[in-house]
Amino acid sequence: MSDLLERLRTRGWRLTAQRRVVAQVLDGDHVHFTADEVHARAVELLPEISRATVYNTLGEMVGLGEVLEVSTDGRAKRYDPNAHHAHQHLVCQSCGTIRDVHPLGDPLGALPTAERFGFAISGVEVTYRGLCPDCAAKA
Amino acid sequence: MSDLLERLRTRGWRLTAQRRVVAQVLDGDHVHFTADEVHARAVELLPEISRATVYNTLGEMVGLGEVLEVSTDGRAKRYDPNAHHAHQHLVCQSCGTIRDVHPLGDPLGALPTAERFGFAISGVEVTYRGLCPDCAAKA
DNA sequence: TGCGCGGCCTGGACGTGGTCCATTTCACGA
DNA sequence: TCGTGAAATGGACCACGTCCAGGCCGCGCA
Repeated sequence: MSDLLERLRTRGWRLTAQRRVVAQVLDGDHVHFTADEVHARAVELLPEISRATVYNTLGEMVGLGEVLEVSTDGRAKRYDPNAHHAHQHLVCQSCGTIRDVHPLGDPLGALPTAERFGFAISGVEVTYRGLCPDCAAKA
Repeated sequence: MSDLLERLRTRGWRLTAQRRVVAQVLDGDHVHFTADEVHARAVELLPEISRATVYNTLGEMVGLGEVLEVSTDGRAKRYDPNAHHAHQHLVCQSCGTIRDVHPLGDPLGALPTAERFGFAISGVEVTYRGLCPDCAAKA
């Protein structure tokens, strides 16, 4: 799991207990926690960590490109540590579950030059919405 | 502009001054106001309209499929009256400007069955991000 | 046209997610 | 081990959105 911490340290990041804990919470695949969920889990490992620190740390990780920020529902932002493999998200409209998915083709290429209006395009996000099998069964 | 109001009335919507004003504010192409922007403009036409009413009315229009809700920045949701022509959004990362764009192909079709994990997929949103010509020139 | 009723509007309290800031703490190079 | 400046704290504050009790009023009906 220390890949993330290792990369950050070589970029001059000061290694504090708090940052270690946040990185540890974000460890793993298919993790899409909100900031408050990260905080709640961090508190179990380091009871005195403050909410502001979690927000700061997440913000820095995003700035360094090590974590992706996704806002799939207009409510709390979620943090996705899987920043080094291009992927998109599939969200259940009922329970909010998020899955990483890999569509075919390059969505960036689908936008013709005439439709770019002179913008320098740097990225694209695709969010599929639907009902997960569990919620579909309940409905 | 009364297309929207007309459609709503034939669905049993009660026509009040407040609803008329909200519909009027949303009239036009390439409009992507936040709820507070809608409220600010509505107040100019009907000074005593309340914020709660604007939120309620926008929510109802979204529920009826006449207006799209888009949250491109994790901050305030924006309301897009162009709900009857499929389109995606191009957002300037610096100033927040939004343009409607029309990519080639069907983004839904790009997701293989094996990547759908049993979800009943009902829609897809694509957001392109970049710098608009004005902000690129300033940078 | 006038009446009545049920849906609509109001305004203010409340909730959640997020930011800010003065002060204290502490990681790390010398 | 020490000094320094970056990082952490925690509590106030802000933005966006929701809720609710009470009053208002659009619209169908006579």
